[in-house]
Amino acid sequence: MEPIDIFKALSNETRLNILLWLKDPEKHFPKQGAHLPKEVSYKGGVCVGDIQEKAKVSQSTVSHYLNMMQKAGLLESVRYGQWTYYRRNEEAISQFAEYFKTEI
Amino acid sequence: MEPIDIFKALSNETRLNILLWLKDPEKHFPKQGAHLPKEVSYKGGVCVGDIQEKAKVSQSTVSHYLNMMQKAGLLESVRYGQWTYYRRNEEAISQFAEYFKTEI
DNA sequence: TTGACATATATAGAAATATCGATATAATAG
DNA sequence: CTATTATATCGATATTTCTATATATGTCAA
Repeated sequence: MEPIDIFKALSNETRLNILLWLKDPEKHFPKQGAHLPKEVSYKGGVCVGDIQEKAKVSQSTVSHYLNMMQKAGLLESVRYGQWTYYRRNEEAISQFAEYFKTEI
Repeated sequence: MEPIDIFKALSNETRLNILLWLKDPEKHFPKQGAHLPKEVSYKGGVCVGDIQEKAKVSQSTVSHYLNMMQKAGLLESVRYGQWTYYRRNEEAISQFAEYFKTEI
């Protein structure tokens, strides 16, 4: 876990918003999950296209952002067929919160 | 308190180090405090010149960094004569740690 | 006041990052 | 196989950040 990478990932408003939206996918991505059986969809996260639509940046930009956030450890992804679902890596996030509280 | 500004301030290794060094000034700036009476020096923080020497960047860069970190709320400064002493703004920092834990 | 030193600000070139359109890849449907 | 859809990657350009030099401001001491 590289603190600098995490801080960089969070120092952009769109990326920070994505992380916050993913705290409550049902609320922020209401029409998502059309592709897949219900029991899979939210648990697996939100697909790139839905995030892009909400974030209002180009598809390539959102893909880049998600990749960056995943590399930083904030997100994790699962692929179902042609869709990649991103969700928060809660363990890494709360681990980092703890690091911040004690070490920073 | 603007989270984005705080994340930006912390997304540079030198700036992050400065914040960490200032957790224990006696340890990281052993020869500091030559200018002033003991009871004032550490309580008031560490002067720009000492931070510059440790950080090994130019004087203008360190001044710029410290200003940025102060604007983000991470540091506060006191001026004694011609010296400006910077120290951590512990209240803001732990407030932000709490924000991170609960909101991010 | 003058000169020496500490810090701040202005500016500018270099480096890094952001962001888009285009293209590539991969999965699925027909 | 071919067409379609979702996502990833590439290449180019725009923007931001980094960091230095130069300059200005403020303080102290003689």
